[in-house]
Amino acid sequence: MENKIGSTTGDPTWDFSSDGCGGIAYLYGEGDGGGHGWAPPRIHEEDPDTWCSLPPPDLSEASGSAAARSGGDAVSSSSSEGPPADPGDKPPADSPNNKTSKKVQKRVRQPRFAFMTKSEIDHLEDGYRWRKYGQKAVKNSPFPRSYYRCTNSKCTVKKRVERSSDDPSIVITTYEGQHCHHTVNFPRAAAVGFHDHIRTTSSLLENISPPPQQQQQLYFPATTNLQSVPELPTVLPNDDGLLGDIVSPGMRGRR
DNA sequence: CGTATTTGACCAGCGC
DNA sequence: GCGCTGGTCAAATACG
Repeated sequence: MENKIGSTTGDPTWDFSSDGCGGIAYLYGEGDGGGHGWAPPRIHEEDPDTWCSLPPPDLSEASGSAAARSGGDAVSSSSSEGPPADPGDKPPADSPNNKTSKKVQKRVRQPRFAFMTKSEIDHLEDGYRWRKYGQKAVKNSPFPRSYYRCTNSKCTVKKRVERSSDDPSIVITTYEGQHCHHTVNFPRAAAVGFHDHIRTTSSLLENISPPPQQQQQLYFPATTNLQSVPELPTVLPNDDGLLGDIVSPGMRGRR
């Protein structure tokens, strides 16, 4: 099932359960890498059939092309895809069925990427601001799943956060869609950050090759909870280095 | 007061 | 058709 690609002791292990394009690709570390309670995030791309294509590199086209790319079920929707016209832009309450009309629109599934991160904190900081809009108990898991939406009104990105039922210390963060704006706190990340990191993931998925260390570092600043930064012995050499460069000190103390 | 979170209800999709 | 489950809404509440 899983097609392990790269495995170096002590290093993150790339584990692509994919047959080329389809399947789930994982990046995960061995244990917590030394009792720090943290391990490199696992990454997987969900819904291989649907998300085989790489995510749109350009956000200006993300909505449309992503939807189109998403395959047949791409239906224009304001609820999850949201044209630039403000997703929070709720349909006018012109009818009691307002709610219904919103939901009637099929949920559009955008490319999703999940990161499995060993962390005690559920909501991993990634430089964007998220608003929690729901929480659900999920089947086969004692832990609830939380639903977040990017607070940027023009951004339709959502993410789900849940703990692995197998390993409660692992947080599974699933991103859906792509940001159409820069990070709030990561000026630099805005340039090379999350989207690139997604793209990196994608290229990896595409190339099916183990990631160089450099690429790992692309992930972490964007996906790692900053509170755990001090627990990043190798990935982030020093607090005031990469993170200090892109994250305001105040930010680090948050959440 | 503005923003974020909580939480129950509602709805759609899917399997049986 | 029915029940289950996941996903979302939105009012109420909490927080800074």
